[in-house]
Amino acid sequence: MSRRERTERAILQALEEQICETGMAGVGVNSVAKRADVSKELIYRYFGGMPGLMLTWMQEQDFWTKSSSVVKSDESSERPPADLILSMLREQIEALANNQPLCEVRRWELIERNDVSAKLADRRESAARAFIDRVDGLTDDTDVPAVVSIMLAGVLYLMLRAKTEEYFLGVPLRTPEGWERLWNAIEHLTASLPQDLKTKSLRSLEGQRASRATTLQRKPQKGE
Amino acid sequence: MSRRERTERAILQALEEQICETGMAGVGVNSVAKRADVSKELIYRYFGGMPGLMLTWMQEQDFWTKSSSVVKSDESSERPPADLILSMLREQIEALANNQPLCEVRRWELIERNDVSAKLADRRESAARAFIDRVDGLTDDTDVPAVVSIMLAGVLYLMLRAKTEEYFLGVPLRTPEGWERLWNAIEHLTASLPQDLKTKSLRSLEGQRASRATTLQRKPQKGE
DNA sequence: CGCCAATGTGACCAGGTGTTCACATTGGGC
DNA sequence: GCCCAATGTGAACACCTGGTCACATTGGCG
Repeated sequence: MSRRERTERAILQALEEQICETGMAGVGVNSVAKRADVSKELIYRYFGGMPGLMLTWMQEQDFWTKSSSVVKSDESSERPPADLILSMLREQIEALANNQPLCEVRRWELIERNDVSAKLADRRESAARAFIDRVDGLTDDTDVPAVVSIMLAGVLYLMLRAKTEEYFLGVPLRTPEGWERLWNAIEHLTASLPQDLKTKSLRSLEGQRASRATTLQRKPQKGE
Repeated sequence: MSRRERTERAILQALEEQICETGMAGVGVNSVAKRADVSKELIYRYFGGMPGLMLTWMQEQDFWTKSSSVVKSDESSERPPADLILSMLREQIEALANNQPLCEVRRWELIERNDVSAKLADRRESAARAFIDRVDGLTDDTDVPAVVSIMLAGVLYLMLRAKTEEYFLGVPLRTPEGWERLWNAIEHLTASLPQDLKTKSLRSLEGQRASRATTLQRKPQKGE
């Protein structure tokens, strides 16, 4: 391993440590360089600055694709869609629970919008769509993407929330018991999804998305 | 209105504008004072610094209690629990949609943990628990807090996510059509909740929370 | 009027940030 | 050995931050 390669690795690891300890708000050329025990000039010379460093770091991570058995497995069409969705949700929970920098990045994506976060979100969104489209094609006239969105967004929020708050509606977010209750709730909710593999009915394809008259209007706000 | 009162209001409004435009990350004595066209010294003299300013501002806002018809109405026990939950969820969605500073504060609570955010979160959590306890008492052996947690957390995440990303699982987060789909999904999911007012069965009280053997273990991580 | 507290201003400070510079040290090929 | 590029360092830069200070202006009350 060359000398340069060694210091590059030191910088990348320092970045990851910094993200874990202080969140994305605390990362910068100064903090990372000091943690790596290296001159910050090298961050500019080797990575072209913080954005470049972030890019190469997240490229090494390769979150959402790493060890995702559900998303890329092609024997998926054999299993009932509710099963696939449950597996996907469980994978998401465990991926977040075992990867703290991933949690920090996803918190960061809720606030910052720039080239780096956009690239991250785009890759994730396209991967998620590939999954949901395949599952959606298998089921009947329920709006699977919307239903799964609620549940997936729910587990995401609760995982991210666990860092700053201990309870949500009285459910503990930092104990195995609390997550056991939440997981049971998810299974309870997915019970309403179709268990067998029907084909989409004709009326569902044309009318499902606008079937109800309820309207949620988003008022314009200052600063938008 | 006294002179001091006028400048205090100017500072408070400047704070709110700043929160809307830059999010909580962009607020500070300098930016707020400059926006209010006032010397920052006055922020220290009148509010005791940024924390004090934040406190009095959020006290004036009084988010979660303002116009919450579901949470405090006592005719609630007349309606089926699923109905109450749906109303509560809809109130949450509309409260966030029409109040951008509230959105920014809730994003901030996901990242920052300090006296101010703690006070905010505590008041919200206690109000939410009062609601969920009343509803929970009305239903049978389903774990209502956990189920509602998933759905409420889901709409929260999707509302907060709309700022930085346009789609989630292909569902548009910035159009009335997208939120119509999501709302229909919520109604679909709540269909599994009890529609009538049963009393808790005996076995549910003792065994519901640990009935399943599934375990979600949270591995320890560096930095925790 | 005249006084004094209330109100407001600008400057100042120490510390932190990102960025670039000139310079020292190292190490591999001739 | 020697030389030059690669590697690494520390200082300097301009800018911004929160916090405090001394000073100017205002306004109400005796």
